[in-house]
Amino acid sequence: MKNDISKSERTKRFIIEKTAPVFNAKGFAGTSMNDLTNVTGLTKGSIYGNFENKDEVALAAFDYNFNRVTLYIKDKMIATDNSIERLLVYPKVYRDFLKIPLLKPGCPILNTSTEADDTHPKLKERASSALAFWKKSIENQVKRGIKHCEIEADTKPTEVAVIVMSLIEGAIMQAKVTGKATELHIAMKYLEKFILGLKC
Amino acid sequence: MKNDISKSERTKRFIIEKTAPVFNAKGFAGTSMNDLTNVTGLTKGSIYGNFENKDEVALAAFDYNFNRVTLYIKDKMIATDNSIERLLVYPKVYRDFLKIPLLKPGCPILNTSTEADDTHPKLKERASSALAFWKKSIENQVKRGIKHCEIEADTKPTEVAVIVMSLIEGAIMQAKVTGKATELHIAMKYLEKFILGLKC
DNA sequence: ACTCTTTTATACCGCTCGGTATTTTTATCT
DNA sequence: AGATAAAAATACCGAGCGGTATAAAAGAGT
Repeated sequence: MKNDISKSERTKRFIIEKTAPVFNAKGFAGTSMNDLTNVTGLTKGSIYGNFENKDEVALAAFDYNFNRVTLYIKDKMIATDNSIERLLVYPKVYRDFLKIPLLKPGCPILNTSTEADDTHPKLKERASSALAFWKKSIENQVKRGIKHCEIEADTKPTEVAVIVMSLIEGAIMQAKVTGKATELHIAMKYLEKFILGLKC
Repeated sequence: MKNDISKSERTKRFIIEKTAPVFNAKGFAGTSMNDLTNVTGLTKGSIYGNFENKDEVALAAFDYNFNRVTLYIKDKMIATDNSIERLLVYPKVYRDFLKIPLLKPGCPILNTSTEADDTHPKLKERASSALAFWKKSIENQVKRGIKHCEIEADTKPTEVAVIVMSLIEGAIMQAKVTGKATELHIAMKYLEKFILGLKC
């Protein structure tokens, strides 16, 4: 082999990278194979040579989209050791949601789950897992904060997670449909206050 | 005329009533003309005789869906005169979201906006208007509460509206994708506390 | 450089899509 | 009840859908 990574593996990644934003913006039903060939510059034969069908591309694209957002957040989180500070990354990032190119087409979980819940079981399952992962990660952050005496001991991790996620997702929806950041700013300011209220 | 209402008007309404749940569940791109003929029992010719195209049916269906939810809430609200009590209708209703047949396919605004924001300008506009209407209605309820000395005077109506809506929509998304009501209960319990905290 | 395998492009498949022209049926008015 | 207007059913259209068999091109191993 020339590289450690095979040609097919490279093309596969290339296809995912290029098509992921399209799936996130247009949804599964709204994205056609033609869209995929257009955005990649490849032919249908090439795509079907690397993926079994449209489903497989969509699932891989979702994983990619979710992973990108997760890494983006994680990267900002590990910059500090304080749990409150870490949780504050959420309002800080999502405040400027509309300005961050990566996030512009919207939250992958929100987009995918609202489309797939009644139509596409596999995608729904992915969205569900992603949501569970996110929830767990917030819960762990809270638990960590309690252990480090940064967060009040009687705080319920699950409750915090659900409230944080609800505020973020609900605000994103409003921002996307109005096209304005006002609602996002209001909700994220409140979220900030909420998180600061968890302090010991 | 036999009735005050013409045949075409009756069929139009019939088509809307029957197709509205399908559009809400499957989305615009996910719903085909075939779905519409199946669910109505009518033929394509009949539907196109009453609507210019699929767009027109979808727009009418959205209006119908949104109106149903609005009326459902409004009906419960006017039962009391107290503004706090009225706002508390939201957590009370959406707590059992998954159990209410009318709401089962999800919130029309949430479903429509996440699909249409990057694909269907007309539907996006409807969702946007619906959201603005809802927001205004919450704001007015808060203003009313302030005037009646039921809500603290320094409360910001817009902030309350955005937070209430975010919590509801975010929680619905989670409930729909997990299939469980746990998250909904947590978020709605918190919303209840939030609303009670507005009291004088 | 030659061979063999993998990957990409071409050409095509059956099917369903949204939409329409035309005929048949049904309301509506006198 | 009969004439006329309106609405619904039928049959069809071109286009685009997801998907595939096969040929051409490019990679990889010797």
